[in-house]
This record gives sequence, structure tokens and C-alpha cells, in this order.
Amino acid sequence: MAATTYMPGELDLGNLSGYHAASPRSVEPAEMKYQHHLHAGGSPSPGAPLNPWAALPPSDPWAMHQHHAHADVKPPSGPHEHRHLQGGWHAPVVSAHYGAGSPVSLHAGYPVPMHQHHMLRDVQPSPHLHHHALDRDPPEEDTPTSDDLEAFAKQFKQRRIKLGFTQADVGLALGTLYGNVFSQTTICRFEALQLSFKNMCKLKPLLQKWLEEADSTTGSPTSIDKIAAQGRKRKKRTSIEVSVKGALEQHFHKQPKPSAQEITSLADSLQLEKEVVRVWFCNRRQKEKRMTPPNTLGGEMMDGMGHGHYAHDVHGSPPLHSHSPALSPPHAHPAHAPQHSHPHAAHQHAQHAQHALQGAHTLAAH
DNA sequence: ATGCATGAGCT
DNA sequence: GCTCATGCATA
Repeated sequence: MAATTYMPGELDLGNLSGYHAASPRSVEPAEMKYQHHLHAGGSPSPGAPLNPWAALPPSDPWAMHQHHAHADVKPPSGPHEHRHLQGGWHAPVVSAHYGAGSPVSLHAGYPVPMHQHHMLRDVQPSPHLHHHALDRDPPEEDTPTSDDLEAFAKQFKQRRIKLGFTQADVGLALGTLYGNVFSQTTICRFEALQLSFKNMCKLKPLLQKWLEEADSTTGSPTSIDKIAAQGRKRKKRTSIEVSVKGALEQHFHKQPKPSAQEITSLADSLQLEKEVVRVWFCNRRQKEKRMTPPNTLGGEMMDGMGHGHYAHDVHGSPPLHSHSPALSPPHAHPAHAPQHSHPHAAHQHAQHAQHALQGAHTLAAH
């Protein structure tokens, strides 16, 4: 059953209390020490047990009105910059101010080399526009190509590991150094190129800088501790059954952007909360836009590619490589629209309104 | 490493 | 309500 369980989550803040390790190179070529609550050497942070609210009274705010109580206490490090234009991020406003007045002197603002003049979202730098190769200059102040990003990500990961840092370490370090904290998740996704092209471009300079700092500073521990505010609750992750996921996938192919009505009926037939379904589609769409596209294959694949490389083509997931067409970076032409990497799935029509029965979902039964 | 979720900013 | 950046929680 789609166990939509609710639990007292935690705050929305930088709850990095799970893992922080910032002792550079205390451990050698080993990077498996993160998030497993098992702080292996490196940075013993025993003082970061579990969420205090793990024992809070189950006052599921979600069970009734999921959207409410949004007092919201956004993180101090302002992870939410003001990205006004999504065409080309331009203002790295690092307005960071730590809530608890951390002694961290944040130099707001990193070198913003890219002086993109584009103001419209469709004006993305052609990532795969690798003009020839002669002597390319990736570390330029220009927008990198997807190949650059891929190369950098790879190198980054390798160095990071060599230096003995975990992804979480890097995330914290970025906060210490530049005032922008990031989670293990983000670093991970960067390394795996699972972010949007734009996002990759944004993060690259930061990580690059960190890398320089890291290996030059062969021995300067940069450990800080992030304090976390409490109060926020978070809905527990809904676990969607595989079979249900399959159904969703199927619908996604037919209609990536279902209307509210469609979502409702779909949710109804799948016995899921409408919100859950809506979010699922949102996330699914996002996935489609990442540099490394999701594998939406129907049933077969994988043959002999046993080493980090996507099965070529498969009519659906181009492998972002050398010059893969898959990237989502908006092309420079406003006239463009169909950036669907999928040659198929273009039909949009008949949508069987799966009856409209039962008005109450069987969730939150308890 | 990833799935589901939150929230800012747009439209 | 969507997109996009980001992350907690989890597999």
C-alpha cells in the first residue's frame, strides 16, 4: 500500500546535523563514511544523534491541511537566491547571514565571470556547441559546454575522493568558504550530472574554487557547525508502489503535463493523494530536464555496458555525451519549443476520465 | 544514490 | 499551478 505515513519531520533548515565532517585528508582514499551515521574517523561528530522531534507528538499537520502553517524559517545561508531570470542565472547574490552569528565571514559574491547578455530564458549558451577542439579552454570565464561540465564533474569527484572528502564535506565547505551551504545530495547530483545544465554552470565555479582551496590547503581544517532552527515539520516521504509507478510512467508518456482534472482522476484511480501525483509529475518533468536523462525504457536494455555509461540512444535517453542532443539547455532561438528528447510521445489527446468515484482517499486512515 | 517534498519566483 | 533549485529521508 502506498504507505503515506506522516511523521514529525524536522525543520527546513540546514539540518546538517546528520553528517558533518570537515577534516581534510584525515582519511585517505576512502569516501565511504558519509551519511551512515557511522562517523568513521575523519570527523567524529557524535553529538549529532537523531532528530529531537523524532519523539514529538504526532500532530500530523498534513493529515488534515497539508498546506498551512508555512511560517517558514528559511535557512540562513540563503540557498534561495533570487534567480529572477531563469534563462541565465546572473546574480549570485550570496546574501548569507547566519542566524546564529557564526563566526564565518562570508565573502558574499564569487567571481561572476559569465556576463551573459541574454535576458530571456531561451538564451542559453549552447552547451554542446563545442566549436572544434584545438585548444579548448574549459576553465574559461565563459559558459562551459556540457562536455566541459562532464569533464569537470569527473575530475572533481576524483580529486575530492583523493583528498579524502565526502560529498557532505564539500557541501559544508562551500558554506564555510562562500556562504552557500549545500547538501550531500546536491554535490552528488553535480558529480553525476544530474542537475540542469544551468544549475551545473552555477555550481561549477564554486566547486572549482573549493577544489583549488582544498588541495592547496593541504591541512587546514575548515570545520564549522551549522546550527539548525527547529519548528518545521515535513511530510514523510510517500512510498509509491512499483506497480503504481509504472502506471504513472505510462501516463507520463501520454501526457507529461496533465491538467488538474486529469491529475485528480488519476490520483483517484491510483488511490493516491492528488498532491502526491502532482508532485510526482513535477519531479518527473524535472528529471527529464537533467543533463543525464532518465532511462524511460520500456523493457529491455543494458547489455554490455557495465561501466557508467548509458546505453546509447534507446530512442528516449540520449547519453549526454560528447555532443549529445539531450541537454535541456534552452536553445538560443525563441522559436524553438519542442525540446523533447523523445522522438515519440508527442500525442496529446484522449484522456480517459477514469470515472470519478469515492471522494475520500484511503490514506490517513489512521 | 535517489525518491518524494518544500518553497521562491513566475505566469 | 508550474518550474527550478535544493534537500531530508530512505533504499
